[in-house]
Amino acid sequence: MSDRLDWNDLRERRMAEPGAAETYEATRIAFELGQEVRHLREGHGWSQSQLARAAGMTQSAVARFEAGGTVPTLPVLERLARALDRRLDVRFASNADAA
Amino acid sequence: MSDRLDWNDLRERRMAEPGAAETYEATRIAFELGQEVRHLREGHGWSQSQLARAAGMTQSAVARFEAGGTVPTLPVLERLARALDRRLDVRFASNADAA
DNA sequence: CCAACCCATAGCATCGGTGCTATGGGTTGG
DNA sequence: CCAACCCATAGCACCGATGCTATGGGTTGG
Repeated sequence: MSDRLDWNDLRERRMAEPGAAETYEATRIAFELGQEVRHLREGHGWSQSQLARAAGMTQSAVARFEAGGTVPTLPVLERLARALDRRLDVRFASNADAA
Repeated sequence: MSDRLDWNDLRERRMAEPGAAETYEATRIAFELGQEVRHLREGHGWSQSQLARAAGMTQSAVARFEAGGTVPTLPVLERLARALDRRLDVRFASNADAA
């Protein structure tokens, strides 16, 4: 049942470490990106293996990422975006901007 | 005068490696983020040392990042965003969206 | 001329993400 | 019942980003 772990699990896990108050946000972003990739992938009707091949990675890497197991790097995000026919968008938004 | 190195320098450097066609984009993003941080920092009237302290890193790390010397990780971007009173925004945008 | 900043860069240790292989449990379809 | 998928996870090697200290050159102000 530790299948789809949810956000609170990850939060507890990461917040236990020292100086994690900032990494916390990065972990949240990673988690959300994982969710989004899963949705996009399923929208394409692809398996993790198929996405992995399209993005130049392995099924295990896709699974790890979708589960929020790691905070992904920009190159990986870029490759996933390409495979899913998206554009990776990273920017410093004004704090007033809507989510 | 290898002071402010420009984008073409970095491009040549990175594209020389194999399988760099995707990492290329990530490098471009890193470069642009570096520029933006520099602008934001200067907008605040801060030195690299001041920003470094606010973001929990060292002056050398800030310099390296602003120069595009590395592709930054999400935790680092998050800390910089906070220090600069911004919100880090990462998403998979539709390819049709404007830049 | 010297002190105090600015920034760029080098060298090194460490940490963590990625790539890889292999496994295991679940489900479906023959 | 078995084959062929699905996905999650572990263990490992490797690479690269980060953190750190220490420079060095440039500029400014005394």
